Amino acid sequence: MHFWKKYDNIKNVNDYIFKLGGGVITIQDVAKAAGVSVATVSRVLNNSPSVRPKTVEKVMQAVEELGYRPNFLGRNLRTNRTKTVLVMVSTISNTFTSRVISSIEKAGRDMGYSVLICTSNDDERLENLHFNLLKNRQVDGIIVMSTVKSAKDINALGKEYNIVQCSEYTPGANVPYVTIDNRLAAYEAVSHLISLGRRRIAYLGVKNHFTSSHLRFHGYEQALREAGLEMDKSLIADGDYGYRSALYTMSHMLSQGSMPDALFSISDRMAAGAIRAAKDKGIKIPEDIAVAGFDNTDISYISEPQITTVSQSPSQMGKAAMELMIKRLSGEGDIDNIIVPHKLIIRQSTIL
Amino acid sequence: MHFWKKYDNIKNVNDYIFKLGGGVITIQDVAKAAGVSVATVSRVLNNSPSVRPKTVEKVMQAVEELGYRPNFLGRNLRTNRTKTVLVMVSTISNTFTSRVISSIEKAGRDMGYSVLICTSNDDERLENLHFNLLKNRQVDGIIVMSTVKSAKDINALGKEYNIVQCSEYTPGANVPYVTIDNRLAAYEAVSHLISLGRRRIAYLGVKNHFTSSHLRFHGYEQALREAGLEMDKSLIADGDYGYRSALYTMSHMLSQGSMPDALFSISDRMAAGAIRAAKDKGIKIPEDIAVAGFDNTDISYISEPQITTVSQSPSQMGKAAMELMIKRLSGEGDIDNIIVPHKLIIRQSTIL
DNA sequence: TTGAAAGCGCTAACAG
DNA sequence: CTGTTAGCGCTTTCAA
Repeated sequence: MHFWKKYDNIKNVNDYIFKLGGGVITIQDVAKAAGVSVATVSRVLNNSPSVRPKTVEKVMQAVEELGYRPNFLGRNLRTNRTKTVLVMVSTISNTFTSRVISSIEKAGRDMGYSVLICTSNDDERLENLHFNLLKNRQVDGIIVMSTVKSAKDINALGKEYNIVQCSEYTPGANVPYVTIDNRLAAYEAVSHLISLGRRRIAYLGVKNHFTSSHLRFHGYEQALREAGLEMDKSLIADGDYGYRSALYTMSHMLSQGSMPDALFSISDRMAAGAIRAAKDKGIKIPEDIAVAGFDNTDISYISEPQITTVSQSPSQMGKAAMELMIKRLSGEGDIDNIIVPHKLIIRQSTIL
Repeated sequence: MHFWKKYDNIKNVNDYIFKLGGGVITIQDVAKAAGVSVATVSRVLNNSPSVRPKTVEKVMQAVEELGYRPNFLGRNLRTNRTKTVLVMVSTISNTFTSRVISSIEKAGRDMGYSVLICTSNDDERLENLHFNLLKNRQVDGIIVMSTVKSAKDINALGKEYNIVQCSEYTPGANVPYVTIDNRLAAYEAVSHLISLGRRRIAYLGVKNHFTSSHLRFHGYEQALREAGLEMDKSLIADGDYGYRSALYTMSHMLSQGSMPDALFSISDRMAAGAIRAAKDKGIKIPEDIAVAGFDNTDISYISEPQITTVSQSPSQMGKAAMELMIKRLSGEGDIDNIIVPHKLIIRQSTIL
């Protein structure tokens, strides 16, 4: 067994299998079995049109018989492509994000792409680590769903690599994105509250750098302004998108004596928390306070009362993002941003 | 510019950059700049101990100056490893699953692994597609969170490839898994209901092939049996884990006149749906029906009343799964299954 | 402690 | 339509 000598620092069983060549069929083997050259086998495998049908058949038969599986590692090195796209998110653990990812994955699959997933927790160190995957050529592109990077940094990266922004985006960056019109959506939701005769409309946002946060606040402002309503700072509060944060924040606001007659929250979960806080104080929804949320996630129809909310389609968004990415990867130069439609869904938290 | 001739079938800008060698630094370049051989550079990059500190310094300086990034494609081909693990799930869009994935990703990152994600919708065709990534060497291993494959098939795959099961598992398959004790957890939840003096305990499950479904039902059965309670088939119903299915199923059960005094649901979402159905009929929770759920997801404390539930830790589970996988990948032979602890969390849906 | 050289499996340019 | 051949960038053996 001296022919193993070269490989005696073997670390595990799989190495054995591999090194001995026992179970691994290469394109060479197929070529030999089919009586053609490796080039021809490669052509067949890649659906090159210039192969005689008869030859195709011969090759495919050899492939079948040997149980040949192309080794993508060789292919990747040779083509300098991995057919893999990274999705970078702040956190995967919320319904909307995970649905978008799911849709990205499905769209990718249809085009032969795999999806790598990385969470950044909005930590720049982690983000950089993830961008390295691009620099190391482990992925062909990145779909960014949130980043702490500046427009300048994003731009620089976008020049050299394939980047697409999804849902969140950095304004001013010359990198294509897909999003809803957050400003308009918020404007419509708040206008709906105003149309019900509400005048003291509270805003429950999140203090972060996300574009959606800013735009939704702008929409809120705009709706108030156009209705000739004064903005009352004591009615503006922040949470962290979550139920508990709103429960706390809202209890606080209500016990301060600054009583709103409506609330717009930039997440359903916060809307649910706020409703709970109000109910605990004997405040009636929607009679005393009309509440609107954002995202149309499960919680918006599970909550009591069901919550009026802005619906954005995660599946549409994910699909669009992947399609944008594939356009970029195939070298299309001028790529337009995509604005996905949204819809205000009216439920009992604003109208009985 | 005739030296481009060879590459005139260029498809996009990135190809230009690459082919012209403009922006891509290789290990060769570093070697030249540092005045050493590629082998030495490689050693430095891989922290080989047998390099003079002085040489290390020289090389690292060249790396810095040139902004060199190792190309993982070359490395992957050479080492026949990708440092990537696939997580295969039925669907990513539920809180528990996405939290497990998040934890897998984090644990992987700490060990230098990336995580690829694929959804199967319990469709065998898709599953096979995903397993191909393993056969094509695009990933080093698969963490399976649900599969329709038989123990025999799983076994066969597990012999040749690195597979770990997480949360769900195929009993009888000789492939390591991490899970909670689903039978015991269900047993404890139902016993809790019984200890409250409840006698007509309904069961809300899901008709599928998942091990957890079977085991939880066994736990329910066992608790009834040990308490000397007869099982009433009219109190056993199925949903699809979701809120709406339970809303429907439970309304049906209640209007059939087969009134339970307690309910054990194998998901929080179904528990919430059932509670809603009961409340709509004027039935009081927990006075008339005590309800227990499973998973300790957000909905269990957002629902009114808050739901007694079995808590299993997605982070612990994901971490354990990744650790199991890394053990396998590093060739450890005898790998034990891991049973992660669970806990019954008692809330107002069973005790006021 | 280092360098030379082989070659992982594949694609694609070029020649026939 | 098919074969020959040259690498893609890297790790690792072997020799020095």
